[in-house]
Amino acid sequence: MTKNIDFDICKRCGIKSMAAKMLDDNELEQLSNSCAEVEFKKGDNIIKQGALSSNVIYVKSGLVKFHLYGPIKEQIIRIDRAPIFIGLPISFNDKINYYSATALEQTRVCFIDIRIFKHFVHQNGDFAFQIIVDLSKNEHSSMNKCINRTQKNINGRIADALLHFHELYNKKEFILPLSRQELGNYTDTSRENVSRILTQLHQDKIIRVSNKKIKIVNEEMLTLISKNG
Amino acid sequence: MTKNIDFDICKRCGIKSMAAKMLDDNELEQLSNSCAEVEFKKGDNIIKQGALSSNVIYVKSGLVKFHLYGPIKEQIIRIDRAPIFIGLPISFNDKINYYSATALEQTRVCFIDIRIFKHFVHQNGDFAFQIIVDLSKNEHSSMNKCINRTQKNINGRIADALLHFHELYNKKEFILPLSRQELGNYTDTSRENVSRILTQLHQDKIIRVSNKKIKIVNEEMLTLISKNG
DNA sequence: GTATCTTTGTGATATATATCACACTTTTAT
DNA sequence: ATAAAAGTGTGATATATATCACAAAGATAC
Repeated sequence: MTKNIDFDICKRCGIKSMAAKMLDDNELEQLSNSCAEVEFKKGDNIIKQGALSSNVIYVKSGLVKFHLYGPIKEQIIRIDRAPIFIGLPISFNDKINYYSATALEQTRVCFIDIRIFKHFVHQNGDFAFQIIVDLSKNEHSSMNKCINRTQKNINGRIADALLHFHELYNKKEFILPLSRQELGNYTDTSRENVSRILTQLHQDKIIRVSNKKIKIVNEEMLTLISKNG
Repeated sequence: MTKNIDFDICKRCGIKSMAAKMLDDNELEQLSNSCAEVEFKKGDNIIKQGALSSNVIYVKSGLVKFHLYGPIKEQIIRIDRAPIFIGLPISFNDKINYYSATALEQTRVCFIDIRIFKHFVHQNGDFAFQIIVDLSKNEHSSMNKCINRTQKNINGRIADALLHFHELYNKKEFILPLSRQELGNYTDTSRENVSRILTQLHQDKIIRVSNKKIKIVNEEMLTLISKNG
């Protein structure tokens, strides 16, 4: 991870965040100077729970899993696709990462020095506004996820997860980027139950499962299960 | 709810939010002009899930419960004391409240026109920064709450709740501001189980329960239960 | 290509929690 | 003060989910 030497790199960046779009040429040049682009392979750790954080991370491409050790066990809290920020709330409140982020496929990110980021927030209200919008969106979706986790039964939670992957890949057929155990950590159940429910859904011809390959056959039914368990 | 006619009211306000402290005299005057102070009694609805939101609400004093109808049932997501904002993430992302807020005791709030609030965010980076800090703090604590909810067993969750009230009141003895049913909605269990566990804790001399009056007798033990269930 | 390690599927069983039923107590309304 | 309503406690039972056990299948290493 080396700093950019090209001061125009951020200005020319085609996948700017909404926030970065609010920066003027001078600010973009400053950003280029405090930002480093890094490539992660599938399985690579991007940030690690417990480590000191000195960067905000902007994910330009790829798929990322957010996870942490809870009071009892490992939990996957979120899986999302670029473009997203990693660690915004950490940077503005904590010094230490309270979750990890791991690449689930080839992923390209920019590490942005937290100081320049905070500087922009203070300096440029429009930039700050976009950050606020981003944090607000996340708050809403995390709350929904949390309530679904606590109120729905396993069938509903697994249906939710499958529909989420459907969205992420924008395809009815995809390779599950998680093991059964991890899918359990994501849906708050055991790997055994994940297996059982996937085979059940397969037998009911709602999905087609073959190892990690999954095809959604009856989306309406899956949506129904997501709602009613 | 009438608008303030005294343009200095916000300037003189002794319990300004961190964000409001970043406003200059001119901005505080604008704020006074777009802000109305309202008093709520115990049980009063402050904002209602599903309603259109056109204000950010700053709670100057009192205790507020945040709750919503999930996919299956009513859920209390958070109970907190002034000074707090209500509806920040709603204002910056949604038009419609995705949760309700209800006063659990006499509560004084300021309704702030969302337009002036957004104006300040764009205009004043320091103000925006404080809002970001606030949202970030909430993100962290919501995530913790969510993970505790999904990973801890009922005993742990109820111990957590009792310790939270201990903090809110800053006293070992307090009047529970919720019914058993509501405490169940807060800890994701049934009113019957809440009853059972409270009597168990009472019998074990960890707490003393008499109707809604609760005294924490053995805080160490309660903390242990919160950790280990 | 064979051996070893990891992941997965599935039945049997254990456990935690939800639900049901009903008596009892407290609060509210008149 | 009395009646009605709402809230609460507790045993019995049902249910969902976790855990255990083990075989089969896939992946990885040498």
